[in-house]
Amino acid sequence: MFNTIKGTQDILPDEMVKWKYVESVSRKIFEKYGYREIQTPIFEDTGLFTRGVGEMTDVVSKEMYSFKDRGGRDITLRPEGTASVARAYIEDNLGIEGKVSKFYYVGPMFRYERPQAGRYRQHCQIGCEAIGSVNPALDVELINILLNCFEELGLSDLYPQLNSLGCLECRPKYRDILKENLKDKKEKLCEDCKLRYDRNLLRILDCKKEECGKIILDIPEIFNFLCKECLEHFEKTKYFLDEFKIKYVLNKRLVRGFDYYTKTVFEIVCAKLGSQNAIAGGGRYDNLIETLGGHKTAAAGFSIGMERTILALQNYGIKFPSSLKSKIFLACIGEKAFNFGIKLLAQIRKNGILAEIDYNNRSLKSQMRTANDLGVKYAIIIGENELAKNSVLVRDMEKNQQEEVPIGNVIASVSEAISKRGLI
RNA sequence: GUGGAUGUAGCUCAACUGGUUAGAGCGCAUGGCUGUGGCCCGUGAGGCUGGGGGUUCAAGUCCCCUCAUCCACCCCA
Repeated sequence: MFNTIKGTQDILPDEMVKWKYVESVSRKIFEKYGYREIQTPIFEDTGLFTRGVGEMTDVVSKEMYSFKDRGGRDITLRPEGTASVARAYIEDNLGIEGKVSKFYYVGPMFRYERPQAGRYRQHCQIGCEAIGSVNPALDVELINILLNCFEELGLSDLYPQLNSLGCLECRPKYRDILKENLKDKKEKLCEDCKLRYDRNLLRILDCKKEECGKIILDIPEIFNFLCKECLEHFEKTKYFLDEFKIKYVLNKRLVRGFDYYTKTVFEIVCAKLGSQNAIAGGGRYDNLIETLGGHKTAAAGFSIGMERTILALQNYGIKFPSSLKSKIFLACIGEKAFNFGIKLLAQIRKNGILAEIDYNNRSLKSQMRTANDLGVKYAIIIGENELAKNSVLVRDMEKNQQEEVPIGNVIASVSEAISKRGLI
């Protein structure tokens, strides 16, 4: 017996219906905003991520699925989508001077983490990237798309958390100040934060431990140290959000785990999800393209977690549209009848009607039970008697009535009945 | 990676302090007179009790290891 690898899962047909729903709603909205789909490979040169996402980040330093292929190349299963899109943007020359290029992607990401509800080693992300402008309106457009998606899916009371991380100019300065401030308090920090002090200083702001929370309270906020450009960008972002009447929450502790983020970062959390509660996140990355070898190009993007979104929808009790159901079931009695029925079935399907048949020569009673379970509107019953008379029985399952219909008229009468009831 | 909980039929769960062929509900299959669904009733299939080792006359039950899931941390979607 084989099983799925830890942290991976089969998406069974019932579950797949939900995926398709979330995917199609998102796609529709992304395209409305002018984003076009791009598909990049699932594995890339490891360097793309160490360079793009940042060597010191947790994701890169301890969560990547990396290996050497048979040609000795260093390969990594992508842990996130932005770096690949940026790579494609540069490699395929997708930028047009003075214009914003908009892309969206759907696909699996891989991270070697300890699995938990809402956290898997292979999970699906669906995200947007807008490359080619520093305009804060773009940051707000992305947030707006997210909210549109969730609203359309039925999650209307979600709001984004917002922060600014500054740029390569002002963030290092703030980091120095932070470091200076924490220097003599370092020993009082929790074990994790002691490590973060050297590795990933800003994350200390995000620590949930009480002991650290107290210390963080006295530390100057990043807002006071943003450079003129970043501050202006931040103010304008908030201005646009207000103009769009988008409710948001400032979260000065919001620090994202990838190094490429600059200025705006945002995240949408769902209160009904436990600790893995971020269903979408993103921000601006004005230096990534340049870092990866392109021209300096400002950009921003976000990503939605498919599994978490579906969990959220379920926890809110939101109904998913049901998949298409068969309208007709062919119940055949005996081999002769089946041989005829299978041909009739093909014709019915050719006429665009979903239909099913029993393949196992079961009793009529069993077949009728199946017809009932499938919830079909009509059952067509075919037996020796009917064949002898060149007719079949068409049974209306809801009305509990059946009538004999000449074989030649079956398709017409059935499709008429079905279209009359608006069932196609 | 750290800490904790759990693991019995397809699903949800039961089996007193270790003690016969491990049960129930739902679901599934089938039958209730010759060829008719839903309700009801009968019957049946389906478990090496996650896996491996140990203690014992005897292990679903106790011990160890392992795997998986869940929860929190960490991190993120």
